Amino acid sequence: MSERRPGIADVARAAGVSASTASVVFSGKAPVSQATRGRVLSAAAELGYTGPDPRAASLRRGRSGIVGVLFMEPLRTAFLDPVKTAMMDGLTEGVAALGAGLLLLHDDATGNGDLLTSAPIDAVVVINSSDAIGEALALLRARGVPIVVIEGDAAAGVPRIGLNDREAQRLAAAHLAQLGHRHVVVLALPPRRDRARDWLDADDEIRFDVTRDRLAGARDLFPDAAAFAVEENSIDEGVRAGRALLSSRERPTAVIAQSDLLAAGVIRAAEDAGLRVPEDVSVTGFDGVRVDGLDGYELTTLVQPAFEKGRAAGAAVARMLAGEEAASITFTCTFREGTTTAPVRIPSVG
Amino acid sequence: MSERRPGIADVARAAGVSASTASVVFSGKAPVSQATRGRVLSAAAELGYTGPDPRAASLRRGRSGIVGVLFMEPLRTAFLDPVKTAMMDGLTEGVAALGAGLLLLHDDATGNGDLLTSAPIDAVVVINSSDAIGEALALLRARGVPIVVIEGDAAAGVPRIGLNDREAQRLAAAHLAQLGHRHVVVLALPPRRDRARDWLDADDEIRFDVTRDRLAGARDLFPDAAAFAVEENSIDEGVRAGRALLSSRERPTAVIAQSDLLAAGVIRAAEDAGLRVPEDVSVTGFDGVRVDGLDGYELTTLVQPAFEKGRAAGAAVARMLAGEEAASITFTCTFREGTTTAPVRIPSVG
DNA sequence: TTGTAAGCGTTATCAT
DNA sequence: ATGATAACGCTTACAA
Repeated sequence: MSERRPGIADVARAAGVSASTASVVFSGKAPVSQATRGRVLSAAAELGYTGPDPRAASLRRGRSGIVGVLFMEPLRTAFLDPVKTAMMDGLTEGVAALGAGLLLLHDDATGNGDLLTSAPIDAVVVINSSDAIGEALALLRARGVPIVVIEGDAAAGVPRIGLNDREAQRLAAAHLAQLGHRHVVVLALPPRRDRARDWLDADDEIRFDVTRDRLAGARDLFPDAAAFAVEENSIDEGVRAGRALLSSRERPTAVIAQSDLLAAGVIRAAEDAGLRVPEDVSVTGFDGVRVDGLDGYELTTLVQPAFEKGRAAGAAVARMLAGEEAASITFTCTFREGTTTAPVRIPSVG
Repeated sequence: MSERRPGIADVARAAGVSASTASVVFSGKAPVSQATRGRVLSAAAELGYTGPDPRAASLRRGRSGIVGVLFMEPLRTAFLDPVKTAMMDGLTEGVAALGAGLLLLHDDATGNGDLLTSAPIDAVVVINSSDAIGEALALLRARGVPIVVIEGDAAAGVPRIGLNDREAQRLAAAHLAQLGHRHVVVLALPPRRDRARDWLDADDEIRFDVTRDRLAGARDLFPDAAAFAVEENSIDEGVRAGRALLSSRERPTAVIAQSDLLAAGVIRAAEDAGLRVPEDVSVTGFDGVRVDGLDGYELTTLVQPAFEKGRAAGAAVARMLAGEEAASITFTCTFREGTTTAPVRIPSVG
């Protein structure tokens, strides 16, 4: 008695039409008379047919309607970052235009090499790639899967959605310079995976280009600025780093943080150390996201169009799927002056 | 010249074997001699064949290897919550055992009704469902898609992964009672969607069962405790609510927050108001997650196995896919005393 | 250990 | 507007 689920052929038969006609009723790809349409639909309802099996449709169409999102880190840390979640929202919207959904992939341990090969994905968006991605990228290209990269080293021919990080960061640096700051320290994002929290040496290899470019932008104004790199983009890391930065005897008058989360951490650390922001120390961030828990301050920062970046990636995917060329895009950040920067205080003459 | 991509049949032909043998070489579902195996593999390499087309395999097997995760809110707010991201990590691991990946779905505006019907998903995990999900659930059941619910109103016959919220919250309340607290206020999660931040009336409808159960647990000890509900689970909401709670003339001696994020916000608000935690006001949280930016306090809270919950949901999906019955599971929270609760201060006798 | 054969459930094309 | 036909690319009994 275990009936197998009805297929479109069953529906067609019950409605007295051909399978192709029934198919068209569901896809809407061709005109159908009201009469037949009605008969097909009620036959479907009768049989409990809920529409074409997506698996079969995928095969026939050569499209699954699924776009992979490949992260270089565990989801937990990726989603800790408001920029990434905003991007995900944008990406969701971008691929929704395609009628597609997002499949989570991460280049990290168990079973994911598998998914990369075995998941029915039409395209992949890579988030914040680094060299570590080489293998995965090669796999995907061999499969002929279109790839778009957001913030990272795109291989040749891979469209990249990025920011004018260097120029943007330079704006914040210029702002501080104009306020009279001379002793500035950069609080940097991780330079590469698995690198311990520490000062950045001149010969430290910086593999993440966001880190590299923002640092370059800061040093365009402050060539000698020291840089301290965290292990992870979070408020707590900012607090820890902030403690280190602010307790040194040669305390900087300003901190250029490479993210708003880090900036929030620095501010917290400053408060804890009895320093006032911006009176005793100025702090700039980067991203322009709402930082949960930074109530009371308006961060001086660079506002990046995170949502737009995601949506643009979705659009690029759509173009590639349509067989067109998708160009790389560089978005522009806008400088926003907040309440966390102020003119440097002239040391009172002893 | 536009060659179509090679299929397994091409590989088989080139290797001088049958398609089924070639198939088995890739799936490993049956023994193959080293010799043929080698020939097939090199033929594949030769032709640039990267393995079976997942779309075709899906159809044939009747499985896509994709599990949908259905959120009731935009990703941005869902992922703001560390509990949800930990759960996602667990879920990822849980379905990885199945060789499956996670497809993001949200019951929210554009095109998602579509995905629910048109995405090739083998099962769906619903996060924090409320009644709003009714329609989506019905759709999925009609399609015959197995469903598992995490924290929410499961329809009859749908396995649910949940917590002993009421009993757990009661522990924290008892802890406060034992410390001598009598005037306690509950800081509650949203009672339903789109409900403004405000005090909870007796006749307020509470649709999210987490909110309802934790409130019940608190009132088991403090039947008359007032409750203030936020709009969203975040530190900032906690700060805002905290300001309201702590500035009232009849200031409570303790606040039972229904999440760690809210608790963190209350603590922040207390600090801002010049109150010390726990000396002037005790605060308890719920979740036991690391709260970014709450450096310095160890929250008294209920630790919930968020990761485990996700993994259990994955396991339940696996069972259902294997045709077995999957039972509902209730996880247990453990009470953890931190530094944010202390004996109530006896008002000095005037 | 390998091969044969029969689909899996659709949809695109072309003809009517 | 509708129907007949032929794939889409693979997997899995079953037979040899």
